[in-house]
Amino acid sequence: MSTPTLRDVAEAAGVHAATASRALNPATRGLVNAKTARRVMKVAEQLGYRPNPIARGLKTAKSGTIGLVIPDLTNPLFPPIVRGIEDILEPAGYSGLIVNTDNDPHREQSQIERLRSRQVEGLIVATARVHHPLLERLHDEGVVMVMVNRRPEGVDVPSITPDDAAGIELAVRHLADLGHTRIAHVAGPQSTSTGVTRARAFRAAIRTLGLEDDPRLTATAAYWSEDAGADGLRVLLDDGQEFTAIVAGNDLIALGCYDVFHERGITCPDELSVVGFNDMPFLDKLRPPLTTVAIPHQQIGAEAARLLLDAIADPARATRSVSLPLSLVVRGSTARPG
Amino acid sequence: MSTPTLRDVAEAAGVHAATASRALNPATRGLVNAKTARRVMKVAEQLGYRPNPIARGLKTAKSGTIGLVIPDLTNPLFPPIVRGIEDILEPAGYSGLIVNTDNDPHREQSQIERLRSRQVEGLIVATARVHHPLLERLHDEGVVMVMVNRRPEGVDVPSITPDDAAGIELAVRHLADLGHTRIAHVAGPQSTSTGVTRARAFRAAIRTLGLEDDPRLTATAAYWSEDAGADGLRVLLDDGQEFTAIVAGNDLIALGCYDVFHERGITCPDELSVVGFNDMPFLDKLRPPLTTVAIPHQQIGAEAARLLLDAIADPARATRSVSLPLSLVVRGSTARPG
DNA sequence: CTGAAAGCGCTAACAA
DNA sequence: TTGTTAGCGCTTTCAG
Repeated sequence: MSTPTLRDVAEAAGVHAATASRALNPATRGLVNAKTARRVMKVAEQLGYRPNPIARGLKTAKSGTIGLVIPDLTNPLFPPIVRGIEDILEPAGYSGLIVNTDNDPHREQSQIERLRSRQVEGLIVATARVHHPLLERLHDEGVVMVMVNRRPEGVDVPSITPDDAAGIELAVRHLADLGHTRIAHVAGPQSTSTGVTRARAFRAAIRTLGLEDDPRLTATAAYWSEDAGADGLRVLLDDGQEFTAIVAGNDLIALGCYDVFHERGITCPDELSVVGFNDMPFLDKLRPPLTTVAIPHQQIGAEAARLLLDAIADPARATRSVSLPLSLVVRGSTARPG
Repeated sequence: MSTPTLRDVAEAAGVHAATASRALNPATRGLVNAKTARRVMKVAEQLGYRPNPIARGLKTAKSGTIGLVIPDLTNPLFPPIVRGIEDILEPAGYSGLIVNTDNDPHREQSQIERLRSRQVEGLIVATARVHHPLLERLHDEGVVMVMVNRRPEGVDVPSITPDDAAGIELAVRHLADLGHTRIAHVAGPQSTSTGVTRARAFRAAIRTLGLEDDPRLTATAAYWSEDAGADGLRVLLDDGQEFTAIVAGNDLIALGCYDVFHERGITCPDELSVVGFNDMPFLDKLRPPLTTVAIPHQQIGAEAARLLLDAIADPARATRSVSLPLSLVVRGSTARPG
């Protein structure tokens, strides 16, 4: 009474199971008499036959699944990435298995173990640690994978990253165009590659545009968080630095700046402009709405999925990495210097 | 050179594959000599044996996967729910397969089809449509499922819902305690069960607290969106109604109210207090930070997963539904009437 | 307590 | 073009 099997279809159509298999699989359908094929397909339809990918997988050693390793789905960064991935996997007949690592190496290891035992054909890894022995080991073991948001260090693995440097330049140029000349940077933690890249890009952009390249105009936040961002700005302010605009390492840090504005009675953008980075949801609801650099998260996910699918199809192919262009979303937190 | 199989372990341990199987499975380990079992387990460990759930699934007709049907992962409502689900599934040895339906019935049907062909053992459905013939059919076919966020209509399926009525009462009572007597409601669309439930609960709470129960103090938003919310409030205002506080149908609608405040120069909370519903991320970053009713999304997901696991374990068990308590998060958008 | 044998549903040689 | 055979990795009777 349960769901019909291939054999049921074959019997009902009066052919052998193997023939039915060939007729039902688009890839092998050519090997079979067109009329027979049609008949088999019709019978399958009538019986409501649904192929069992588990059985197929057992035979072909392909599970049709891939693993998505992320720190925490609850972080607004990841849902669009996951969505982008799924949108590509689905039409390709693949399904994604998500695991959350909470940035705990131990958990990450066991979760990846789980994925591998589930026979995933590849991994999309979006966790943040810079040095990553586990991934190196996996790569050595021949596990197909793609890295997201982070260029791997020392491992020869394809990666999809936003073009952070170009994004920072966009932000600085916008501020310069507005007339700002002394621009500060509240950088993200320098233990993260993103933090380093953006800080470096900031200085480069400042120089490119011929603005004042003063190292005292950069403060570093200890974490990618609002509190750390607020602390960073406070340091700059208490230091007596003069500046009329801030490029924040990311949106959370920018939010921290907002807190300081509030606490010290600074009006934004009249006295101080700020640009964030990421374009998290609901930034347009802030007062003032935050100008920020938007990362195409969904495309990043989609591109990662494409790369992985390619790598699965042809593991020998040279690893290729992609850096995606960013865009500036101008809202209310930036204006000409007052 | 690929991953070792059960047979490899058995050979290395000098036992039959069947014995190795029994030794490795905690449930059947008792059937085997403790010493043999230990030996097998040690060998398995050494070889880095990882059981292949696909093969097991083929035999036992259990895939160890369950399907999560949601409209769109990108909607901030869902990630915490998914996270809550995964947190329960994982220790139980299950994995979740997520599909996005975009609220398109056609897509939903094909996605569920996909899930079923992947042999999921059950479904957690979080899509919104009220009348849902597809789900009824599935239920009739014996597909085990649990509904999230919505009490099913006409189908005998377990569900997990937030206790909306209690949440609304929390909001109204808070406002009443602050001294408000004329409280308005910008309700959500009355085509959704949530919209109806909350609107009804609002009137009930007003009466319970002995406040002015004036039907003209309720406006309805056509959608769960900021624009619709703004329109709702404008209607109330243009109507010349007198009120000092608003209970919004959800946070987005409350955000729409903020827009109207801005556009008409109304100061919040001095002239008008607002309470939202949902506690979306970053509401604390608004000016003023929004007071709202928090839904325990993660617990809802967790509870749904538990219910589903129970139902899988014992399909005969009576369907039980759960309504989870909400809490009020008081922030800056509510104050005594000015 | 352990081994032998069969089979889950499907596909891939190989033969006819 | 179709059927036969075998087997993917595992579990589960059934004997021993």
